[in-house]
Amino acid sequence: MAKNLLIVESPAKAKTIEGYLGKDFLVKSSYGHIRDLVKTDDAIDTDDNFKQKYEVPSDKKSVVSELKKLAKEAEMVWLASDEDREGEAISWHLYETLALKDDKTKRIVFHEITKPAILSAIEKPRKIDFNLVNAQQARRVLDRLVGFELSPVLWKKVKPSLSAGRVQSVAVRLIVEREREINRFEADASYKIVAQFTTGIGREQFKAELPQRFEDKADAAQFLNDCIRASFKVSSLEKKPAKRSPSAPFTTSTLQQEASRKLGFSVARTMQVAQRLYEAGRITYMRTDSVNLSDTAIQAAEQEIVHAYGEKYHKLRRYKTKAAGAQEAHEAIRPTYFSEHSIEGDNAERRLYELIWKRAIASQMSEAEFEKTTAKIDVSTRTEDLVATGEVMKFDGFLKVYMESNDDDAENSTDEREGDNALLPPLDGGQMLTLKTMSATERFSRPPARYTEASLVKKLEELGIGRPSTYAPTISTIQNRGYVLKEDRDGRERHYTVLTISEEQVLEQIKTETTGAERSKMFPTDIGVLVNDFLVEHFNDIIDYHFTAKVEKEFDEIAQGDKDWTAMLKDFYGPFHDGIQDTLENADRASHERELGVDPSTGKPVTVRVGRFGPLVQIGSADDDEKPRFASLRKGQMIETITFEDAMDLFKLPKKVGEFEEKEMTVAIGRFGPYIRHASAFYSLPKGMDPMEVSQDEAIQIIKDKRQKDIEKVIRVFEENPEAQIENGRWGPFIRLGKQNVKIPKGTDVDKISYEDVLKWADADPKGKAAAAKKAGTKTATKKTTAKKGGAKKATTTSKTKK
DNA sequence: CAGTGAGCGAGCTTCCGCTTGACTT
Repeated sequence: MAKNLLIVESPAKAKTIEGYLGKDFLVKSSYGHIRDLVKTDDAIDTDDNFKQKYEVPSDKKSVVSELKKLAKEAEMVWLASDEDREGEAISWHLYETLALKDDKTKRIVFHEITKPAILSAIEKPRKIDFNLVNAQQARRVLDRLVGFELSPVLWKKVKPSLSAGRVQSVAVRLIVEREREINRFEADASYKIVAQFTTGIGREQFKAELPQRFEDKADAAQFLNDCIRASFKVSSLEKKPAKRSPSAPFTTSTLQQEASRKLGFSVARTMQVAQRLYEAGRITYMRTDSVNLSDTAIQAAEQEIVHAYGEKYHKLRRYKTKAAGAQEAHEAIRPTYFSEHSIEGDNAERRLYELIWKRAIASQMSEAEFEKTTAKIDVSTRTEDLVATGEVMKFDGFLKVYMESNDDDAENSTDEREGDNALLPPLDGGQMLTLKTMSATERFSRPPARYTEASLVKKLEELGIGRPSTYAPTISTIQNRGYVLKEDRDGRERHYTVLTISEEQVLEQIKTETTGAERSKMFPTDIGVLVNDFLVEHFNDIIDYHFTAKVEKEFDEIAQGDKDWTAMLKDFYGPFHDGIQDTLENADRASHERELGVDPSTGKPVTVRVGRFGPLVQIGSADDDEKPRFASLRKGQMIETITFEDAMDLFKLPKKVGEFEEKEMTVAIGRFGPYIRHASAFYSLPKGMDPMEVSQDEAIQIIKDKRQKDIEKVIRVFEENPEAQIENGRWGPFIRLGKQNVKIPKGTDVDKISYEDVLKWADADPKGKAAAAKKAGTKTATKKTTAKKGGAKKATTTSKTKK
């Protein structure tokens, strides 16, 4: 039996550490927290110094009983949970729950998983730091009080099952307020002058711009006009060296941002893949707010850089965390072995690993060096100068492995910043230039960008709200509650004017561009807006961006032993609870009902509001003799912004457009856009076609086209069963077997598939069978899971919606 | 990919932060 039991939080960590320590140590994991507040309302006694009731949740019972047994047998128990507030509390909960003895327990900490770090930690054991534990309790209790008093107010004043909390409500607020900024935004137009020059006949062209813009078209036209007969001369030439430095290695938040931009991963996906890499021993811990690398890591990186790229590419760097409230219990995210430039694994794992490797290696590399050339070009007929810039890389440095991307890159890439890296031909001061082309293009200022999941995480981190372990779950929560949606939206067309010089004349053209198109952006829903406005009105101090920063400061004081945690909570809870009572008693039910106007055909009021099933438009009122008419709002429409015309349009569909094969055709708009319904089939309208304007002939053509395409998709029909056929799908060939779709195993020769193969594969795919059963309408028995929450309730609601 | 939108009323919902599986889909 091992003399020593050492407990850490993560099982993967336990395995690594066990390798560093000898036979005398048994290393086990607590799997995070082992106790939590009971889920009922009596978890905290606010009348008795916020005394808490804890319990071991059912999924932790087996861990706890095993640790208890091992602790009893060991001569010494080493509590090695993380060195931060939560980690200290885990140690304390372990101490209490496992009924450890003071003289048989030691608390140790390390913030990197290396052999020397752990051996030196064992040399310097300490006691549990109760100030830190108290700070954690204050945090835990405050979050419970806020969440469990605020949420019921919403149940009563808005809608059941809603939630509010210190973190999620601010996340929603950020999105709601950003949406309003975008709605309020009015674009300013101005004209940007761009010219192409050469140094002589047959020479390469280069670009120059006018630094200032013209607000009026007439001024821009005048400039072009003045340039028709002007001469152009290089009036000054300046060469300046420039440097660019690498970024710090990844934290959770920067990894999520970069994986979102470069790999298109959601934050949840990034964390799932990173977890697999961590468990495979490929990377260090992925939930961290630290940019710090251990000394051993810094040395290993140096060795690899010198070996792979040479001495001059290496530069030792140490990074400082600037995120508010960082606790730095771990290292930055880095590869465990820098010598592994890439790894085996699935596509996502390989790509994420490569990103982490490059970023960590680059962080220990030298600057990239450039020479930046700026040439001013004198226009003989004007006082303004045109400017041409060029950049030449002199030394690639860290750019050899890694180039960080930027949030703006995804936006209108044709717009700005083009030409920044362009090369200029050799120029001399005073040199005359030949103008090839010149244009003045109308450009518009841009509204603030909508948040992506990753940019929202970035913002939350800047505000010190949430922790690396909660960013991804928070993003999921606000979507699951229906407060926000991650969506694509089509843009709208916009005209802009381009003036060019053509045959010694200024020529004006009107061009069209798409603006405002969004991919995977966070949009608030009407419920999100309603809840947010309610909370802002009644609990502004809790929903304030700086509330977390304020209480964090107090938690720090508690951790330092400078403040009593119950006193802090008392100061907070008194006014907060009064506000809850007052709101419950006096506040009106939240509503955003808005009257848009009067229906011209009936003279009845047209209103929008949030109904039982979401936002809707209503014509007439409930206490009318005649029943009101209802219509749901569509994707992209919100109560706050919908116009009277758009609202009335909702009542024009579905619309009959005629007959085909003796069956009616109806045009409507569904979840996936406008469609024609004919018999029991659906046919999507081609993009850009106005559903209001579809004629009978057009509709028939769409149906015929779709049928033709369906026929073309079929590769082969099986003689044994005409219901079985091989088709070309979006992701390659697959087999359709009646209602079931059957996957073709990788590496199969499609021409050689027999009907027996089809039956065999279909049988081996329980997932496909279940889907087919669902399609056929046969109810799959709803399994009663042993878990108490959610499951059963959800099952009843889904069976209800399924006719 | 449709139609729903009221009310009857008991019992339920909910927080944040630390960790992974064991489950379906």
